[in-house]
Amino acid sequence: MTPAAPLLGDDDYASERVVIAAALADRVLGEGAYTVLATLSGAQLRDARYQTQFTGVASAGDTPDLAQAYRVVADDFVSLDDGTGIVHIAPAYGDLEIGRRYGLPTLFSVDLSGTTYAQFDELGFGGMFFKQADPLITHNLQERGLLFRGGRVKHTYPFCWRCKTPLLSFAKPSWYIRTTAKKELLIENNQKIHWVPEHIKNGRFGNWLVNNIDWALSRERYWGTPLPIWVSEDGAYTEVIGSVAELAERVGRDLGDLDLHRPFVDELIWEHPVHGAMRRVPDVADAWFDSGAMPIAQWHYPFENQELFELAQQADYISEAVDQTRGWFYTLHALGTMLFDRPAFKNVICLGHILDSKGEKMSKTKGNIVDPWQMIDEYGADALRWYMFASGPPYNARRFGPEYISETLRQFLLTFWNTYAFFVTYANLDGWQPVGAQGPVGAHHDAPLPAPADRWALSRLHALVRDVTASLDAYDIYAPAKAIEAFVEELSNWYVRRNRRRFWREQHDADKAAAYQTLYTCLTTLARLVAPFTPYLAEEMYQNLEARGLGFESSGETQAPSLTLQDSTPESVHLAPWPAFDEALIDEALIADTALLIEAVGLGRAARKSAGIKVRQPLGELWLRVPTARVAGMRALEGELLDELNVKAVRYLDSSSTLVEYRFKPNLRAVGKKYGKQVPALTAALRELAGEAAKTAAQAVERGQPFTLNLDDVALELQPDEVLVEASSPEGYAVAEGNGVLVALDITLTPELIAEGLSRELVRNIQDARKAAGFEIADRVYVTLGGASEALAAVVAHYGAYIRSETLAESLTLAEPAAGAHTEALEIGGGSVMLGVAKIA
RNA sequence: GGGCGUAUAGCUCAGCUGGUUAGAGCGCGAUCCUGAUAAGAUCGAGGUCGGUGGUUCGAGUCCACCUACGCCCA
Repeated sequence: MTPAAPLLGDDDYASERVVIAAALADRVLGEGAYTVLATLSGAQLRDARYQTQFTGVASAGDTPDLAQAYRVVADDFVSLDDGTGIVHIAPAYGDLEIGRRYGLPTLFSVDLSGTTYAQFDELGFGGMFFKQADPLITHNLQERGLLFRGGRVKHTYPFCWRCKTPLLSFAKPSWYIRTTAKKELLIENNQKIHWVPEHIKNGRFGNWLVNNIDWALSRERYWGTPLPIWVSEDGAYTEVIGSVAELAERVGRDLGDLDLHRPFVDELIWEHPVHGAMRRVPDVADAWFDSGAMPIAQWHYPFENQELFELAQQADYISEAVDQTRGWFYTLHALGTMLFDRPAFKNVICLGHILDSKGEKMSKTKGNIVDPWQMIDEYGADALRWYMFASGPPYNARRFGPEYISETLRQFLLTFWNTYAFFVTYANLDGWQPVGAQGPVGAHHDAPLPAPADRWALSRLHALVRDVTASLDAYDIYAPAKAIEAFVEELSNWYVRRNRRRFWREQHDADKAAAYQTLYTCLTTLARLVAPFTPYLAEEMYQNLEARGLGFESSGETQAPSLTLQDSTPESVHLAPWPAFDEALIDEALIADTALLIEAVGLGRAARKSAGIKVRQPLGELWLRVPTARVAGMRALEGELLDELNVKAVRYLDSSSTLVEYRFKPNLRAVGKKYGKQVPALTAALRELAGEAAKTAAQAVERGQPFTLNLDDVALELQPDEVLVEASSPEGYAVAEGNGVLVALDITLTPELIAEGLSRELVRNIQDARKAAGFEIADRVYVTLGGASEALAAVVAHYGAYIRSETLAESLTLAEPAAGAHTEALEIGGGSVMLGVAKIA
């Protein structure tokens, strides 16, 4: 840029004169390679005029004040980070706003197709794509001696994402909706919306509203909703048409069969008495306007369905991906607020994006698209759906691919289905029918007083219904999915596994009935809970368990629905009421005790593993340490523990037992606030506690009494809930410890225990042989053992009844296999035997 | 350049108002269990909780700054 002469005065100076930011002079011109003629402030340069290199062209019909062009303006967007401190302004091509601020005319050199104007023909670059003109413009400047320096500068530039053509900002007139006039109301109404995740509300969306700009409504497209704006020939009169009837009145004829699209509406022209022909503006509406108008337009409101529309009011819930914050979410909100002074929706979940298996955005050109139909065909729609719900909060980005969907299928759906299949198999076998008002929780039934396991399952179930309901009410979809997964896992791998025998038993007693009723209640309730998540699975279970009557996979004629099908039974789970829960049935202590029991079982297995003793080998006793408050609960459940771990007796590690050492730790949660900086010293003092002092302290804690601890010569009275006491196990035991629980197994093997272990070993081998022989579950058999040692013979003599009942054996004899029997050679109890099983015809 | 978010095991993800040895699933190796199981149990290898600094008796968690990535804008 060469400033106009008057500013610097002396015209005789020989070299080039430039104006440049002082701070950038060295970088641009080179250190010492210039002489400073004058130093000017930015304010002094303001309004200085300069000779332009090229003269811009006014747009058709525009008569700009060219006197305002080609002068210096000052603004704070100019930085000293790079360049020269001088920035060229092109109001027509991206700098409209700043041009307006300083009253600069908007002049053009390139048309809408990106072609330079013919006015530049003489200069050698008229009529070409603007990017092709670049070198010719440089050349022209050089010829005229106006080029100071040529070169390439790397910077960001917009390109068409589809065809990669370089783009150009272009100032042109548009139609706007003055949303800024309703800005406060838009912000106010946003506060009434429940956003998931919450941060969108006052973050991305709230900020957008605070910085609201008018909605640029018009688009120059062939297709779209025509803007209902007619402008007179002289441009002085504008009319916005509100209905076809209004339009018909203007043109003076019936428009009953008018197609409300271009080009048909454009043909509707009428004469204004003063201003001439009224023609529609050529623009169509921003497609987002149609999306935002959906809640209104779907009812053809206000022309029809006024009652329905008022009834519907706001949507309870909408969902789309987060990129719609300024798209659909905004246009719905803007139209709802501007037209009806209310938000268009009450709740919204903003979804994260779905990525490919590697976490990359799916794209057709990259070819990393995962076809949802392939997933559905292979694993089912429910597996796909459950994955979507249970793989993370909906607003997180989510990876999607066959490995994830198949894992969902195996991990959750099949576990659930197998639990259901187990129930149906035995219910059919027993001809079991639900008692009284069957079905989900909330309906009391007349089942006998349930066993602890049943009470546990129902407690867990009711707590699950409570939690899932609360979460879903809060538009949280992920937490309930995980809660259901955890319940199904425990139902399958704890309840069913532990209680299988109750279903197998031959007697139809109250205990068996209770087990059936419990599992049935769990399954029918689960079917309702998962209905919104996995609609097909839920419906299949519901139909079979309730609506259609039991008859799982019965190939022949279906069983009579009999008791299960009641007149009041809804025909689909999706029409059935949501399950209710009964707080009175939730035994939180039992739930906590059972969790501890399951923990202890795991530790017991670990201890066995470390000692190398199979679960099949019975052991004499185990020592158990649980938090003091849980001891009573564990005593009630210890039968389960003994059975699971195959141990004869449990003893509790407490201060009554001898030879036990204690570890003391502060209960930080309780003690932290109270003792503050003393905590480290307190921790150390507790660690030092040993011998009689430790025993006394431990006994106090067990009785729920405080004890005294000296800390730096100050006696502290510690409350029982302020310390954690952990007893160590006696010597010579197999120990496992974790989460405050300790299990120590006495691994002494007596001859009796070994014999009993052998009987179990025999049972297992006979069962295997039955299976290998292809016998049915209910088949009765003869069992023979050939070549048994004396020890094994003694085992058979002592445990014969047990072995026979476990294996459905009519007889168990020490003899060589009968002809035709299935045989297997066994290595057992240190000797070899020939096992024979034969089916009783 | 701005706004908002995300970052924890090889992979996918939990981790409540700050608290005692950071968990689960998948995958890998090993052992066991199993007449409901495309299952289950236990053990093992695998973590400087993106980085730096701060607050605190104590930080994966709170604060500040930084880095990388994503979305929306300019």
